[in-house]
Amino acid sequence: MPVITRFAPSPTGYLHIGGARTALFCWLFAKHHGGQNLLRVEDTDRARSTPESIETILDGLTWLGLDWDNKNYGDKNFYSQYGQRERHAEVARQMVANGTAYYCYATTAELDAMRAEQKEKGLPQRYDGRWRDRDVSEAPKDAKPVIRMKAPLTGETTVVDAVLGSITVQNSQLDDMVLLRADGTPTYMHAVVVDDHDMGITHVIRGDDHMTNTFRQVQIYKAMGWDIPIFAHLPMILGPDGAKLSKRHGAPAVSDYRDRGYLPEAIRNYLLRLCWSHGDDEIISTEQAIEWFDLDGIGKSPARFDFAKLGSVNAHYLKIADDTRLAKLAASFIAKILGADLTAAQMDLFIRAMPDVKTRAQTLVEIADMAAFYFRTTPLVFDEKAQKLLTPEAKQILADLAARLENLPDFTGEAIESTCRALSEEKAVKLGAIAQPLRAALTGSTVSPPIFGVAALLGKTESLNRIRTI
RNA sequence: GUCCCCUUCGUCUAGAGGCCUAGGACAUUACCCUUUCACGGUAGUAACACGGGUUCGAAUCCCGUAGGGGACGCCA
Repeated sequence: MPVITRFAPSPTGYLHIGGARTALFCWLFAKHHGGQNLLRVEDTDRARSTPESIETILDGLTWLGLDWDNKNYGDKNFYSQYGQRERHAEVARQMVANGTAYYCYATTAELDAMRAEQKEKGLPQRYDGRWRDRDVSEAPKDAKPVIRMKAPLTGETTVVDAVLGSITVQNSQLDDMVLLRADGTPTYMHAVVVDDHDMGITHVIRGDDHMTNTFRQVQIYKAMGWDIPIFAHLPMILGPDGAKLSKRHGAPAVSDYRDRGYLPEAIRNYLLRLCWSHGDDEIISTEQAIEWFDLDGIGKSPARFDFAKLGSVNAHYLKIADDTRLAKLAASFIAKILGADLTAAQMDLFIRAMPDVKTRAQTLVEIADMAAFYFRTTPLVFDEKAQKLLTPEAKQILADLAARLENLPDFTGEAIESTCRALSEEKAVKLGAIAQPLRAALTGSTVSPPIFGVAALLGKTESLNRIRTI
């Protein structure tokens, strides 16, 4: 049987990084088995679902390179849960007909009072089944009922989870949950089961905050006589402090990572290694991940998000990334710094500078910060350390240097270096006494890529211009 | 409150009863390389939550304790 997974976000906000991890695992698992990965938007909560949110989530998935195989649902390119509401209602009515569900006329106020009382008495908060065995003839007039599951009162329900193992709960712990709301729309609990069944999902891979819901969902499968899929519940991703990852930690949304200059392949690699492992392997290409990924490698305990490690993973992917691609990606960050877009000539310079720039950076933002000096105009703004370096003596040396560079026939890094070395010997000073002031003059900073290469890239005219306008 | 799950260096993890003097990666410290900063290289610090069992032998199996997380909606 072919593997079919699904990623099922609710469009009530952005794509959470934890959701992205779930999406990645679903995608990898499907790819590994040559199956399909479907996207289902859980938009049954009409009050909170928004089209903007759907856009954001789709954008996030696309940016991460996680595609889905169901792109033809009428006017939509994903499966909309709300669009299936008639089907959900139909199944709920079937369950009433076969005796595994019933109408409940209890009002919200009534239920609130019931829970308050249970809480006060220290009892478990559960629906007490007050309409479970009452006849419909007792129903109040004009009241719109909900449909509730008629859950077994005795015995136990066992879920065999591919990650957590076999877990059993007493049925007495589970109450009669609502399947269909008074307005005829399905609850999440009901809709997931119907949709997973209808879509032929073989493996339900999701966050383990859904673990305890699974018992109730299994009861619906059983009530309808449907095959139960394989469940795999992923441990949560926590913030650096061990609390649930949220806005408070700074970067909960996938878009935050794009904005901070991380590469999608780095995010994929980092997320993959959170709660999943393949021996000692750390740097794992997506191709390799597809080959290796399986449910066996998933760990059981929650993982904390570590920005330092993400940075190092990103630095690795920066190093092996194509320079033109990086320049294009970093260009928007540079434009923000400069207040203007790069010209074609500047873009060309940026690409040639990239090999020396990218090994010094962990993110595209750092690349942009570090490379901005290439594109600035004189007079440069010197930072504090650079100013300190540019003493009268240093300026004199630079003047001498400028005179010699003027006459260089080939303005290459090697030629510039030889010139500097020759000058350092003549003046009996260390190479640093020349190179550092030169760096300050050309970049405005004491930190930069190798300075002779920088000078060569800047070209003779611009280099001399910068030296002479200090 | 009730139920469910989890627990190896600071962090992510390897570990399937003897291969463990507990390995790798990030972070951190020192040194090397070096025109700066990085990269790279070498070395170091650092963990089996606790208490009982089972066993010739436990990080690994069992029980308990503690700590953490999750679920208990006409939210998803």
